[in-house]
Order: sequence, then C-alpha cells, then structure tokens
Amino acid sequence: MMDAVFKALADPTRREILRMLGRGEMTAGDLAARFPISGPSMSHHFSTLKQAGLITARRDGQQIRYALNTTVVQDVIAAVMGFAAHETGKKGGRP
Amino acid sequence: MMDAVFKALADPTRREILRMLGRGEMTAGDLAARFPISGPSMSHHFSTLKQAGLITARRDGQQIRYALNTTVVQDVIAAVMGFAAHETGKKGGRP
DNA sequence: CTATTATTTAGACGTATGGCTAAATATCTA
DNA sequence: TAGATATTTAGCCATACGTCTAAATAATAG
Repeated sequence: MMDAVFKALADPTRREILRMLGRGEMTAGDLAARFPISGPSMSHHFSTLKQAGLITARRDGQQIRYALNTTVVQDVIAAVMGFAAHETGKKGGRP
Repeated sequence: MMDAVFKALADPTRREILRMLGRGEMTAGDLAARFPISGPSMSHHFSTLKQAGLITARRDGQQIRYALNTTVVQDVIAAVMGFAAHETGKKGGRP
C-alpha cells in the first residue's frame, strides 16, 4: 500500500499535481491544461495517484473533480518520520 | 535534487535500508547480509541513496559504514507536508 | 437521436530500473 | 609481495514506466 504511494511520489509531474490540489479541488481538464503533456498521459497520472490513495475523484457533470487526500499524505509523513525515529541515544522531541 | 530523493524512496528495499540505518550506522556487508539480493545489487542501492543525499558513507578499514542523513530525511518530511500545507479555509494547526 | 465536450482506455515505443554474474579496486594480514 | 576479505564497477537482461496517438465511454446540448 505504501509501496504504491511512494512510487506515485517518484514522478515530478505527479508531485506537482499534488501541490496544485493542495490549493483545492480541480477538474481533470483544468489540471491537465497546466502541464505540457497530453491529456491521456495526465489521465494516467491521475489514475496512479488515485490508486495510491493520494487523491480522490468525484464526477460533477461531464467533469471529474480531483482532490487531495490529506489523510494519506499524513500517512506518508508518518512513514518518512519513521525512518529517523529509531535513532538510539539521540535527543528526542522538542527540548 | 528532491527528484533524486523521491526516486530513491520509490524502492521498498531502499526504504528498508533507511529504516535499518535509522537504528544506527551499519557496514555495507552487514546491511547486505539482511537482504535476499546480491551484494552488487545492494551496492547499487547504496549508491542511489548516497547520491540522493539520504545516507552518508565513510570508510573504516576495509569496510564502509553507512549512516542515515537525518537532515535530508527532514527535508523530505517538509516537502510532503508542503503538499497539504496550502489548503485554504481549513482549520490549521492543532485544535 | 446526433453532435459536442470531457475524460479514460488501449496499444505501441523508447528509456529507465532493478536484478544478476564476472571482473576490478581497496584494505588488511602473513 | 601474495593472498584473503569487503565493496564497487561493468555489462547484460527482463520488466516497469512515462509518453504518445487513436479509439472508446460518459454526460450535456440541440
């Protein structure tokens, strides 16, 4: 599960999509218009992000509105913090 | 730069290496012995992590001791937090 | 129902990635 | 110096990834 999440984060276009969605919901079209790659390629990125759980999709008429899934984003933060959380003998928390 | 970091994090073996180094410094050999893949393959993973700045290497006799670079790990955390940090109209901080 | 707009699915293509074995390099020991 | 141990570098191979164009699906407008 985290495997799909980290793989999704590996691509710079997808990270930029996440940053944009961080400002609020956007339609697939609006999002795609801001990148120099084809619609189908963007759609594939959406699919990757969605299956990783990083974004959610909901249909609104003929458009699809994508939104950031902040819950999973927080899971990522926790996972990364986990890398350094086991240092022994290091001063933990805030002083 | 963050590009190399996120790419490095995309592989589960490399994430596991980081977790192990989170417990403290280890030699290339000790680290490699804990994975079911060849030494050369492990060496390549070390190289990827090192060039991403996620780990540091220092020679100690005939061995190389690897250590987690917590500074860069924190940069990753900051970067991921940046995805969700721009939500408008959401209640921020802790309640 | 037909046409139009929005988005995804399918298939193809070149490059990147992760794995392996064999060979090279570095350091210590006899 | 020769030999043993630790680690990396060099090639090779199969699979995964990101991109594209063409075609399919979904929903709205006439």
